Amino acid sequence: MSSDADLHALRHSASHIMAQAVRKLFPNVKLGIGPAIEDGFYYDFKTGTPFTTDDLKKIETEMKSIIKSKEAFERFELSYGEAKEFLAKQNEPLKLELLEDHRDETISFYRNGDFTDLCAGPHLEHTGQLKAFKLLSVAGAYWRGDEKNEMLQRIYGTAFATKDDLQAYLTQLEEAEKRDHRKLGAELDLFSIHHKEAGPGLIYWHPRGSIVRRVIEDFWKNTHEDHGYQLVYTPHLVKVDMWKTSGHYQMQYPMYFTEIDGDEYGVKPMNCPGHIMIYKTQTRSYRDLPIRQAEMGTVYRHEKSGVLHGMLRVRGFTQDDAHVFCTPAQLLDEMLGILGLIDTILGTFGFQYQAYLSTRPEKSVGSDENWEMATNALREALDKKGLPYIEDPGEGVFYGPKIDFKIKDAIGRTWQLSTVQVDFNLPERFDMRFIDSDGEQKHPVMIHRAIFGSFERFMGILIEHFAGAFPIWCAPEQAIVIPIADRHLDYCKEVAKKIRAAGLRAVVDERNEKLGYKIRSAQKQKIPYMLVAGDKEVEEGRVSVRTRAEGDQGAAPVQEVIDAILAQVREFK
RNA sequence: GCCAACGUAGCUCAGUAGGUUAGAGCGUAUCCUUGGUAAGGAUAAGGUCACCGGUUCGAAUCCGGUCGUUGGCUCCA
Repeated sequence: MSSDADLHALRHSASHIMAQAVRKLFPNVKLGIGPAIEDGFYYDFKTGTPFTTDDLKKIETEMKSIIKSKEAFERFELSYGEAKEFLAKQNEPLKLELLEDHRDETISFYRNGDFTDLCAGPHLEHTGQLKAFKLLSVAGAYWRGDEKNEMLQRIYGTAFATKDDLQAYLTQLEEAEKRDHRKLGAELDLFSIHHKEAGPGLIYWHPRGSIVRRVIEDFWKNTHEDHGYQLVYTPHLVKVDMWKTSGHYQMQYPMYFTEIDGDEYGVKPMNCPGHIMIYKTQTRSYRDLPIRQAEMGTVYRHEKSGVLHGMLRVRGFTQDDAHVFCTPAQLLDEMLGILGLIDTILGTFGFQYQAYLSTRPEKSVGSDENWEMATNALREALDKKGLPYIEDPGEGVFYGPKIDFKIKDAIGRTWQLSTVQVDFNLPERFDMRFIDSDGEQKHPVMIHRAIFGSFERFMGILIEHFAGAFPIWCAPEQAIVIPIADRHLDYCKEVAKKIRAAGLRAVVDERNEKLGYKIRSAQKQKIPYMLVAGDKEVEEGRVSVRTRAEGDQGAAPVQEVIDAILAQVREFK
């Protein structure tokens, strides 16, 4: 029954009812727009004094009384002229502005009780059908989404068909809050940000977070070398001449600049020009191609202060970047290779993903033939891999088509992660060449690609996805050895030493506390294996095994436990 | 960058009609305790109440500014 369309109508009606309530409580507000959105609805208002949280409660109460009176939603139509007159009379300047986009159309309105709004619909039959809603937050929003326009006050709310659905949604919000990587990052001692002393948007990786990162980096490097990539390093500081050649300087890319010996330098916001420098050190033959260069390149971008968010949106971050330089004829094979690599790496973390193909935008560089050739190669690669994809027409970058990948995390949120972009622009700007089999000099095709996007962002996503309980293979500590009393400490140290000798990560809880306390503490740290040793275990050369997920598993010989953990690590469990 | 809310110990939070030495829990340190699967006990240390300025006899509390955080908007090659 409650299809997407029904839910949409429900929420849209909720936004009308909210606007009606706001109108009643604050007669001077002017109406902006009020659509249904993915998780609810909002309405924008022009008002002299911003709304407060207390106002939300009052508005909710008012809404409930409108719902109680079961006002019917009635549709009626006016000509453009009549509509204009009507809205002028209502004194709704913003609505009048919207009307201008519909000059040659019949204009539809919806009326319920004393409230009438310019609206395409559809709506509920009457206000009494809104059973479950909640107002969530107040925010500023530019009129018509343009930062040059004035800022309106937006109220967000959500509505569902049933109270249970609403409650489930609110519970999910709470669950997301519990998993917040900023909270878990501090609790699990993974990273910190020192906004005041060291600057916002810059991440400090603690020892425990660094282990996770290092293990993933090693995996990433090995996998790339297996796939024919060469690892490189390039400088962070580059003279602006290079950013002028790349075009970033002219387009005022948000970079950091400094002056050295009278020359202007920029901190790199991306790695591609560096890789191009390496390419250009030799005359390349078609026989040398494809060249695949990979770098975990740390870049800095001057992001606006308001967009910074934990590890997910920062000013300094490390891209798992790579560039492939190839001939047009090699493009398909290279794309196939990249799609396979993405599948391997994302699959290791257990992520399902969805591909999106973005085609040529209105403003673009490059010839028609190139765009067609590249777009076809991307399509063909996706088809050959049997990868279903959604096409985003016109959403490509100005320099070439791209494929993006979005993953779904443990609580159903989607994150844009990997991206693969064909580039016709930079090879020309940097005059990159190779000598083809016909003896002619040609520009290679360049592919930019990142799988995690950035380590910082990926780490943030991983923390939230796993709720801090990292898979055994990349967990900061794989095992903690817990003595029951002080006299078992030496034995526990021996056990930890053996585990480490096997290439695993283990620590000993040496604190003078009871077993229950240490278990609780290890459990909170989400350590996969807790190995307990008392008199019995010492005597038998065993440890009692407790896993963070399954609890007490009983005693086992130390070597057996080590083998079991090793087996899981090998399988990236 | 824009709109709004917020900023008290390492963490989570009390504390305002402006009035001596600003509180609690967790965590930390020391001592007692040597305990068998999610918190044993005692004592102690720890705060320029974000910062700067103003109002006042007196400011954590009121006002202004700055910085930062949060939720949005814009942006996100």
